[in-house]
Amino acid sequence: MVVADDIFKALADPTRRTILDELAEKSGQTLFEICSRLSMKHRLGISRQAVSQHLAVLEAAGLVGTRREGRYKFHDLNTAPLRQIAERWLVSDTSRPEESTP
Amino acid sequence: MVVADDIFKALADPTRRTILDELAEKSGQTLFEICSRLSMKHRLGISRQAVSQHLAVLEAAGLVGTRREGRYKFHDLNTAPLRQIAERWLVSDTSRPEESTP
DNA sequence: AGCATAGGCAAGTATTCACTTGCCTATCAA
DNA sequence: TTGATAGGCAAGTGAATACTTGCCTATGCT
Repeated sequence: MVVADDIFKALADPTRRTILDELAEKSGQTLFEICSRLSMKHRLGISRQAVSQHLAVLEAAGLVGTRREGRYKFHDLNTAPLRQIAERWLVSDTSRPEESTP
Repeated sequence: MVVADDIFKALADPTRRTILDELAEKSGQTLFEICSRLSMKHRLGISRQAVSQHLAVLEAAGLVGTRREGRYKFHDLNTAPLRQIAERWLVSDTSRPEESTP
């Protein structure tokens, strides 16, 4: 089962957050597509296996969903887990900025 | 300067998240008060120094503010940094649950 | 002054974790 | 069937980090 700890741990790494950024920009990317984007756009010298392991962590946290088609495996961002985590401390907070004070 | 990396790294540890929970429940706690709460309520066998180091990480991330009064140092939760981080991937997301579709 | 309380500093340890290296499987095209 | 592409598995390495231990400073009470 996916718990909050998996989500926070997954978000702790900057490379994984960049991967989420890329998937937010373009969903359904393959491992190799993500690799080349990290290399080209973000100048990240990182091996394919490293990216694969990052994707496994993100998938275990429920932040990324995958679907197989032939020899391709497509990755999609799943923002559902993100909605809960920040609200954990925001709900009981009274110093929140007002929407519009009439 | 406090960057997103500091915030995510700070949130990655379960003990630090518990500390934030405690500060959300009762603000202005001292180091010793937090220590005893972690020990009593959460059964966390952890040293005072460990808690002190966790508080330093949270303070560096801007998630906790402190104020000195005599020999006491009070700690307060600051939720401001939390508002930005989750929205990083939520803003460009169209699968968000609708408020009310007219 | 003397002692207890609240907290800080710094070095050492042990675990976690990101990344690499090497090899293996599966799908598709020629 | 051979080769190329897309991906997976697993052991090993090095760095980051959570935690401890020991000692030190500052404030307040009696």
